[in-house]
Amino acid sequence: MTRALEKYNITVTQFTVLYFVRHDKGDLSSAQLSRRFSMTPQSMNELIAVLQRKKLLKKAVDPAHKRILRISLTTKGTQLLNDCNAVLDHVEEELLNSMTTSEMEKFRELVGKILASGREKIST
Amino acid sequence: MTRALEKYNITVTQFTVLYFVRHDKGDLSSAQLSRRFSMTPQSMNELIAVLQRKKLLKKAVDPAHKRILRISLTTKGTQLLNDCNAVLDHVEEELLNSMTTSEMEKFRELVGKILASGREKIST
DNA sequence: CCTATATCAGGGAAACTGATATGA
DNA sequence: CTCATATCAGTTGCCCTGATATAG
Repeated sequence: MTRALEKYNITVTQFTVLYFVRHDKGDLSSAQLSRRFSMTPQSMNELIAVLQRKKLLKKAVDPAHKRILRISLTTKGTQLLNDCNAVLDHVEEELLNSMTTSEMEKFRELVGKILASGREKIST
Repeated sequence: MTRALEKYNITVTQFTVLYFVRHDKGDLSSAQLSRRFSMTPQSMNELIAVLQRKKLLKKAVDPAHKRILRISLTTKGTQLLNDCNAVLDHVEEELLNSMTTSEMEKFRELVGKILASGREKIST
């Protein structure tokens, strides 16, 4: 992923933030995002600042709460995210194309089990 | 892993270096290690320096080549690595104990396929 | 007053590039 | 001379803690 995204001058972490922002349709604040990422609000704010400097994200004051800044993708950000997704789909396909469909299903199921164990037991 | 190793004041990267050093029985130089880790020699040297400051690794001039410094574990390093391995075995067991033995076999097989695809296609 | 949000300041761990010195 | 090794110096990206200001 790092290498695939290199040509777009974007890091994996930055890509993931863009992905989350689009998924939640511009309704997220920096503080909300930091919780989704299990990260301090300061760290997330820094990430957002970088993406803002790159003109990929913008902030808008919440009409109902002057303290909250809702984050959304700019046109440039939307375009870049589309491009990155296309490239990453290709990478994923290359990595997974040695598996049959049923193997992929089984794989996702097993990864799901590991994640569930992780959430249960490591959460502290 | 990060959290499990925290109490030993060691990072995941540092643990992995110790693990590699033991595996290769003290025959590795910093330059060799950097290639194993697909990392620049400078970065590896920095890592090694940290572990040396912690008295976990030591360097010894290669008798046949004065420029090469062979790296090995100190007694303290060996002890710490044993402790870390025990803790991590426990973590792994917790993460995997929701799978049956045959599921684990299948999982390792599928991960192997993905890694093989990665080596083939992403290597550039 | 308390809580959530945002942000300034500073720091640590892990990678990088560039420049050098030296032994084989 | 060339190559591999080691290392000094500086930088970047990504996370952290601590301290503040402000809106509800």
